[in-house]
Amino acid sequence: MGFSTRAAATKAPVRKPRGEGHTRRDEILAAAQALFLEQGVRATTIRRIAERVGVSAPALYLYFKDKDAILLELCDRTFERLMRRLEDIERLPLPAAQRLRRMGEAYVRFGLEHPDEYWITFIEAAPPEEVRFTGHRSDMSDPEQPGAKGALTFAKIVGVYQALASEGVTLPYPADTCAELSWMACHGLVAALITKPDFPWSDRETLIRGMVEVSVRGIVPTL
Amino acid sequence: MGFSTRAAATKAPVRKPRGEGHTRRDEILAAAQALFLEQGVRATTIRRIAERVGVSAPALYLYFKDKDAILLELCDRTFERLMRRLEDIERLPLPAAQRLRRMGEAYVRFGLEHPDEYWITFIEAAPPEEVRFTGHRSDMSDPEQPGAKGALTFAKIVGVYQALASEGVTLPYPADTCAELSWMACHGLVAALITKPDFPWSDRETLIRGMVEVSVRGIVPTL
DNA sequence: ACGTTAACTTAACAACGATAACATACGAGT
DNA sequence: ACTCGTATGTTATCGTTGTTAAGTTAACGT
Repeated sequence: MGFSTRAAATKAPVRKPRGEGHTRRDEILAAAQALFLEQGVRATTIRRIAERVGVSAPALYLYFKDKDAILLELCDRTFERLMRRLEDIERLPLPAAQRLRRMGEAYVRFGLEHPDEYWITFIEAAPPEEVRFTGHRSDMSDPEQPGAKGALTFAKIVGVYQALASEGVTLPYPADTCAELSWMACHGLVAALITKPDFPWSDRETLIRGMVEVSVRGIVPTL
Repeated sequence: MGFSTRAAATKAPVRKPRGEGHTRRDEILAAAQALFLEQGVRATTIRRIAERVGVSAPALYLYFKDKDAILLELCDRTFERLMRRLEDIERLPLPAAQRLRRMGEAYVRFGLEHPDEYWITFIEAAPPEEVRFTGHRSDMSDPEQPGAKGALTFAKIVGVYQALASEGVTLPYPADTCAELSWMACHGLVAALITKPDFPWSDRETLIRGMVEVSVRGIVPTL
């Protein structure tokens, strides 16, 4: 590994080379995500992320404001993926009842596939004393605000219940109340399996299919 | 509050006096709980708990192995109060279907009345790699093991479903699976209302009664 | 060749959880 | 009444954390 310093252009770098293309920021996110999955969010330190990237710890602060910003960016990316999944189902030419089931199942599976991001987004979404005071008026429509995408996703479920109603099905509650109940039930399943992964729950597949049925027929028994 | 005990007690106590009665340990728990509520679990440090108690930080280690042990004890106490409520309902001479509804409602109301403790117990209760390894042998019956009370509480709901089955009702899943689904749905409601109290949810009473119905008829439609 | 800037470094800070070593007060035994 | 062990503290300290400050190197435009 010669230090030719010049000319050859392909030298072994004493220091990790400058962000080649756009990779450095993504490298950090990838390393962080991997460590979150391996050791859990709480046990993952800035230094260990940096170590895996092959860079010093303060270097991360060139790309992210603080540790939570890394988490937040990860969960925002994951959140968009969830929304895309729901939109895929939204586009399918299915009766509303089937769309409801597919969406519920997709939601639960998504949460279980990305437990850390789910935790951050839907449970630990307590950006402490930040969102709590910035959002005193509910402008849920700003797509740049973290958490706004949650409302958008939620709107998709409301939409299905509205479609259901427009198909002639009588709902026992307003469409948004139905959506809240549906979502809360599925959220309960995901939250439980995530926060107590070692509890001897019943078979996962049974629970998923069971909860989807509960969250649909429990609200509209005729479906 | 005289702790004269001896002679003149001449000097002002440089050190906080000995635990009067049995209070010291409870003082710590009370201070910890208060701080968990005020500033969140993550932001609450051992030092601040000690400061509020009026004692040095290492003193806490005389009563608790580490920070998580304090959290765990608080969880267990909350579990016990909830369990007593469920046992009260268990003793009522009601048809099982009614007991199921009463228990679901009691559970949700308990969570909403004590959001702080519910959060600590059922949500922020980090599985501090203790339950993670104690449970490989399935003796969930040891009442001294931390985390075991959760299983005991859960068993009460299973019991109602078993009673239901013994009344001749056909369950679509084993009794414990039914109980899990029921509990998860109710848990989803409580968790959502607690973690996002400012979200414009539908009317609380409607959601409570709605979710109780969902969690009962969603599983056994004939009830 | 020079200066500017981006990308990264080492050094350091304050605060944290936790441990070790030392100090006091109380109760029992003699 | 004196002593001594133990429960209950304390102060001092360690290693680690998130984060900031200040210095260093490399690349690029001129």
